[in-house]
Amino acid sequence: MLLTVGELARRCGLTVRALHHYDAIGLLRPSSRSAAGYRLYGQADVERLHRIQALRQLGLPLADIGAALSGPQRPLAEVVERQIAQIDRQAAEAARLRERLVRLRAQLAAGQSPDLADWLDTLELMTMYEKYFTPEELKTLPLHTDPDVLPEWSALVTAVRAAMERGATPDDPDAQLLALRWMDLVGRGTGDNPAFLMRLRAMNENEPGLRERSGLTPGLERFVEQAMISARLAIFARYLQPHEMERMRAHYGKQMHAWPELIAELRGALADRVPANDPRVQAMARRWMELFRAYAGDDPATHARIREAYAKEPELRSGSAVDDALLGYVREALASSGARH
Amino acid sequence: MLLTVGELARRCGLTVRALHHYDAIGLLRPSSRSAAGYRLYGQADVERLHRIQALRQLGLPLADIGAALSGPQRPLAEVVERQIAQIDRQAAEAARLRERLVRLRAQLAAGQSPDLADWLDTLELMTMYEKYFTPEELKTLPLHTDPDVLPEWSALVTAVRAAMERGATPDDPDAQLLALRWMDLVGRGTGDNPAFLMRLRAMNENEPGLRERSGLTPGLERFVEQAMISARLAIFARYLQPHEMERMRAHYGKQMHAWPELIAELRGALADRVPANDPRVQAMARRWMELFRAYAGDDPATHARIREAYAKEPELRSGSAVDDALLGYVREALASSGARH
DNA sequence: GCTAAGGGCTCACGTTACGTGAGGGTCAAG
DNA sequence: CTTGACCCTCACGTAACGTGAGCCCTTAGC
Repeated sequence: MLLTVGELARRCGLTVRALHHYDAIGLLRPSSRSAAGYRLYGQADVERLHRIQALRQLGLPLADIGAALSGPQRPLAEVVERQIAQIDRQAAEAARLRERLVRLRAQLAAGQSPDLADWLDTLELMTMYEKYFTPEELKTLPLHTDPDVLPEWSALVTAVRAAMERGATPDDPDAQLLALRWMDLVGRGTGDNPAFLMRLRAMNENEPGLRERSGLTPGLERFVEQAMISARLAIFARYLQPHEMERMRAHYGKQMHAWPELIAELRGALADRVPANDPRVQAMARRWMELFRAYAGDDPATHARIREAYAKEPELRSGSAVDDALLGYVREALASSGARH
Repeated sequence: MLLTVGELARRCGLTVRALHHYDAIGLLRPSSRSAAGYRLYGQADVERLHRIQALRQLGLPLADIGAALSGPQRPLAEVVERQIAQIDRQAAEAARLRERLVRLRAQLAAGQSPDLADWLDTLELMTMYEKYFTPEELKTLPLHTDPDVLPEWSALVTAVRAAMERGATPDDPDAQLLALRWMDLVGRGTGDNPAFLMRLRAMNENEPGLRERSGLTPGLERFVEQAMISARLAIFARYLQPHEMERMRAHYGKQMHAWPELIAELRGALADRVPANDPRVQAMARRWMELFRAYAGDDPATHARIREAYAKEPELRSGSAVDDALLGYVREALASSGARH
């Protein structure tokens, strides 16, 4: 059973214009059109709309919703679960605000004038009730697709800080464990979307105040980064030979900040169904090989061993937003451009 | 104790930019500035901000909030009371949505696929939870300052329709009672703001579909209007002489649709602190006298009797948004223009 | 078959409520 | 005196649609 745009709008309490807009920005495209060109929405579309609305009600901008929905999808059951948690949390905020208002009412009824702090406290609670995430939370972390990640994130930051304070080095095993957990959390928190990762970095560079409040100080970030490199090199060491490991140690972390942007671009092209033989995609794939060769060298045998490590050790890719589809895309682009790989 | 804009923003969870914006549009002006030009907000400002936020959370646009707050103010206790009612209503919506989501979750957990209607129902409940008023409610009636008015309004429309169906005429006492209640409700619903009344009329003229759904058919509106005229003439009859009543009967209702616009303009000028001797205000005042004389004639004795009736019978002014301050303003403008009154 | 009403299409300008950045002044602590 | 945080005004830009125009499509009733 397919719905026209007006029917869907009516049924959901949205407007036709909003649905047009979602189509125009690629957020929710109807799965088919009638012979007359009418948009026709089916069950899968409605399910996707449910995801969209759930994220919208968290306060996420549409562009971010699109980004979040471009990665691997969580089961709908999880989406629904999180909505229930959201409602429960908002019920708690509502109870607090209500209590506050009842108190205010009592004061006013008794002919007392509430003081400034009373009004300000009330206003604050009103704002908290209105928005699921504070502007700060929305900005501190683009980790909105899973609100459960926030407390986990804080706990991890605390754990990393504690490790630093007791003098741990990035090579310590527990530091490495923390780093792996960090990457896993980043992956989960960003829906495996590198655009969010880039934004996190930009935010950290530009806003010292927010940086301090989130706990993501440059020192902590560097520490985690080094620990992550160290952890991954330890994994590679199980696959590579000593002279190969020497090169890895020298080069592995050198251009790691260039990867997220490239990955984001490639994922965009893949999502836009740009053919792998498109010159732009080919250029990106070549750039990919440059970055790869910067730490892997040119020996095909080394490449094969590294690939084996990547295939067998999920932790090497955790948080990097590189999946098999993307790898296939890069391979196809390279094959069509005649580049060696 | 005065707050700077940043302090207020932080305390309330708003942004400095929003407060700048509210200042710029005249919605919330700081009661003072420091010598350096810093905005300084005091208790009265914060109380006003509370009113603004309460209305904002009903979904009212800022322009409408400004209009609503330009009239006589309801006690803060009533504002708070209505907020409590809002929270309670939203709690009911939350419970419905939660129940729906729990059911959906159970289906998904059991490996069943919810059907299209399930998803659509859920999406509808999500929208209802998100917004206090539906777009239709917001548009049907600009009676947002008191959500309790909506059900009362519906009941009144029903009562008027019933009276019409049993053949009542506008001169029947019960029809007149309904009309007086109508005007009272319009006054309360619009915060005694004629701009809303004008919008109600425009909406009724332009949107037949909405008209039908709201029950405000042209026939019903005419009936109420005639009943209101009849009710008011009955009140005037207690103060005027027979020949004066003859004139009133002939002319009283003739230009009654011109009054709301004039009143709105005068109230705007008064709110903007335009001096009463300003030529524009004087022109408005003269227009006021024209309209007045159209039903009252030129006899000062008649005028005095009509004024006495207005002073003693609140029902003659109910819903008209004319208060003592406005009358004083008009009088002052007339005095400064040397016009007879 | 025709007509009318309701619904659809695309296009494009406009609105609302700020967000963001620029350039410069103010305030308080070290 | 310097520095960092905060304030000012100005002004362009943004996100998420709202609104209207001109035209096509669908369906029910005559």
